[in-house]
Amino acid sequence: MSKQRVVNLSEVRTQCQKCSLYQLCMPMGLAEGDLNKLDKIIKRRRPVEKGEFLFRLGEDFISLYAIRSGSLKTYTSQSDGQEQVIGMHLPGELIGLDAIGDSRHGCSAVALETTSVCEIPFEHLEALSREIPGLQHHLFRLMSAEIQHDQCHMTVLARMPVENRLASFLLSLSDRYKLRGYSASEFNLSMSRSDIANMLGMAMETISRLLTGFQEQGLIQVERKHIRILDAAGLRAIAGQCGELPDSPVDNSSSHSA
Amino acid sequence: MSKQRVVNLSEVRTQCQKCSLYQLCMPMGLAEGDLNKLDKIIKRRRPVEKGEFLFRLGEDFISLYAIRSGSLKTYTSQSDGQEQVIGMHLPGELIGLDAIGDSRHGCSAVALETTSVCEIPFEHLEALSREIPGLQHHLFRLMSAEIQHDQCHMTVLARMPVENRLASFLLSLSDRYKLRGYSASEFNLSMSRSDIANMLGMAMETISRLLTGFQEQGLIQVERKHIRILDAAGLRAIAGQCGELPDSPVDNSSSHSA
DNA sequence: CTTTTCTTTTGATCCAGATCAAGGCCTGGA
DNA sequence: TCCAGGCCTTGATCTGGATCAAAAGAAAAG
Repeated sequence: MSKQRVVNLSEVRTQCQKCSLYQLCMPMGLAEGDLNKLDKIIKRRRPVEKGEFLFRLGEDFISLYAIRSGSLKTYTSQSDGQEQVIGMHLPGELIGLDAIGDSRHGCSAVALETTSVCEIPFEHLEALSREIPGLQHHLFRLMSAEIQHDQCHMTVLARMPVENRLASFLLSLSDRYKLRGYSASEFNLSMSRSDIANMLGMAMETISRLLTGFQEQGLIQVERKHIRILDAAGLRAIAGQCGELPDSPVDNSSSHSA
Repeated sequence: MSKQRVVNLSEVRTQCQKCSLYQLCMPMGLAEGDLNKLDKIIKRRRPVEKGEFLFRLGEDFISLYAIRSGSLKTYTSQSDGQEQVIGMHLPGELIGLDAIGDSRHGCSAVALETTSVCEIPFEHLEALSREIPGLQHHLFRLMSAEIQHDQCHMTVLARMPVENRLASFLLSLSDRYKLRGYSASEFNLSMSRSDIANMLGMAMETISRLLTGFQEQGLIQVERKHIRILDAAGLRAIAGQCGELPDSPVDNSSSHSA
C-alpha cells in the first residue's frame, strides 16, 4: 500500500461520500484500487436545473444516474396523456434500473430542484462488476431492494385508505432522509401536493385535507413545503407496515386455498 | 466440439427447454459448457402441491426458484393480518428476486396447483455469473424487467378504474401465456376470483360483475376458470397502456413544473 | 410595487366501487 | 350417492374520496 495510493483513496472518498457512490461503494468495502476503477468510469455533468429532464420515456438507455444532491421525480405517461408519478428520488439513490431490461427508458425523470448527478455508463459498470465481485453483489442487492420497495408501494396503493398512504409516505421520506444523514423529523417536500397525490393515487385536495388533519391531531407540523414530524409512533400506527410477519407462523402444510 | 459434448448439450436443452431455464439461458446463447455448468447448480425437487408454500415471508433467502410447470401466487401479510397478493407466476418465471436485498423473503409463495420448480441456490448463481458474462447480463435484465413490470402495476393500481385494471390483467396473462407457447386467446385462471380482486385492489364482487360485463360486450367468454378472449383489440382499448410514449415529444427545456 | 399566475386550502356535491346480504353452483369427502 | 363447505354471482345499499367550485396565499414577472 504505497503512500500515493492512500492519497488517491481519500480523494475518491471525498468525491464519493456525498454523492451516490457513498451508497453504492462503501457498504461492501471495496478495495482502494477498485474504488479508483469505479471512479474512473463515472462522468460528472453539469447540474440539472429544476424542471429539466435527466432522461425521458422512450429514450435509449445508456447510463444509470446516481443522485449526488437535489431530487427528482420519475413518471410515466398514459396513452390518454395522463401522467403517473412513479417515485421521488433522493441523494444517494440510483435511477434508471428499470431501463436495463429493454435498453429504453420506461419513465421520464425531471429535476424537482437543482440536482447534481453522476452518470454511470451501464456497459462499463457491468464490465467492472465482472471484475469486482463485491460490486456485482451490490448491484443485485440494489435492484432487489428496488423490487421490494415497489412491491411495498403496490400494497399501499391496492389496499390502504388515504390516511395510511400519506402516513407511509411521510415515514418513508423520514427514514430515507435519516439514512442520508439528514434530520428524520424535519424536511422539505420537494414535490408539489399534486405530484404527491398523483404518486399516492389520490386527489390533491385529499392530500391537503389530510395534512391539515394530521397537524390538528398533533402528528406533524406543516408549513408550506416544510414538514416537521412530531409523533412518528402515531404516524406509524396509522401507516401499518408492508411485509410484516404475522404473529404465529403456521406449519408448512396446506392451510391455504388456491 | 467432441461428440460427447453435443450429447450433453441436447440433454441439457431437454431439461431446460420446458423449465424456467429456457427463459433464463437460451436468449443469451450460452455456450454449451456454460449451459452444463448452470445445469449442475440447479436442484430438482419434488413438486409443490396445491396450497403448499414454496417459501414464506420472513424465511432466510437461499435460492431463487424457476417455475417449470404449474403456477404460484406471492403475497405479503399486513400487520392487521390482511393479505396482499403481489403477483401470479407462470412457467418460465423466476421468483424470489425481491429477497436478495435483505437475505430474507419479503413475501410468501403458495402453489395454485401442482407446481414443479427448479431451485437455484443464489450464491452459486452469483458465482457462476461472474464466470459467464452473458449470465450476469441476463440476470440484470431479468431484475430490471421485474422492476418495470411492478411499476406498470403501480400505475394500474394508482390511476385506473376497475374496468381498465381487469382488462390489463387479462391481456397481460394472454401475453405471458403466448410467450410460453400456450394459447394467447384461451387459458385458465389459476387464481380464485378473490385473489385476482385482491391483487388488482378491488372487491371480488366487482371482478365477478366485470367478467359478466365483458362477456356481455362480447369481449371474452367466461366459464368458471376458463377464459377465452374474443376481442383482444377491444380489451386493449379499455386497458390503456403503461409507459406509452406521448404523441409529440417536446424539447428538453423546462416545460415541467416541480 | 403591482399584476399575473400557479399552488394550496376549504367547502359542497356526487359517484364508483365497497360492503352487506342472500342464493346458486361446483367440488371434494364419506 | 349425498352432504358440507367453499366459491361465485347477483342485487341493494352505503360511503370514502373524487370532483367541482371558489377564494386565499405565494411566487414570479413586469
